[in-house]
Amino acid sequence: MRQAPSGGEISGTGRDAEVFGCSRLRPPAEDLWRLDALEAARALLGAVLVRDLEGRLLAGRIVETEAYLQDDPASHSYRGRTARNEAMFGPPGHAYVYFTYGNHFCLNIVTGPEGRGEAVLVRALEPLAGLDIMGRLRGRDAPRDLLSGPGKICQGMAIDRRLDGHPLDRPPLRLLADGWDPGEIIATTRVGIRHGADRPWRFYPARSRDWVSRP
DNA sequence: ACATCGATCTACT
DNA sequence: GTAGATCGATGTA
Repeated sequence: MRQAPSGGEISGTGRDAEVFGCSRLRPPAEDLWRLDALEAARALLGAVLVRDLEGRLLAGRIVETEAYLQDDPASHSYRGRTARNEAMFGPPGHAYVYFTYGNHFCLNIVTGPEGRGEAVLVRALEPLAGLDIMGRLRGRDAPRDLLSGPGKICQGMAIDRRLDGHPLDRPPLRLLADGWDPGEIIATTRVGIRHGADRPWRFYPARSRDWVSRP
């Protein structure tokens, strides 16, 4: 039932140049992060995150997202600016990384106008390159279990609060695109929240069902 | 100061 | 399906 990796030809052992030279990966033609979080959450499906880690490249395709708005009781920004959510109010296109449940980090992409406090939570990636390293970081090797959850992504790609506020147009964590078509997009309610639980602001491509945190 | 609980994951029944 | 891990951000006193 496993799918073949969907597009992209990144080498797990490749140098930086190979990301651009041996694949169609490039910075997104449009600045996806300038969209409102609701639109960005859909537009980001199919984009690729590339992590430069000690001379190796890890890459994964975004296949599950959630939108968090400012006027949204589920959002960290709902009660205004704090030390933790500072990056959410910073420039779009930067990372917002936070620590939760005493165990896990979660990666967001800040969207919308600077100062608004919107972001898109990246909930699942389809692994594309560096699966061996991801397996080592995760302590398990099944490809579907490497990046299928927000905490798993951060563990499998070595993302922690040192990357909070990092601009995603440069190493060691970049957001790229290759024109992959997500096709039909499923919208469901968001996972693990109390307030605003009825809002259908979680998105994933129907074809990526095998790679998401939950179908 | 102290209590609560979370945008989760794993292991176990 | 349910519980336990584990800790820092946040709210209340």
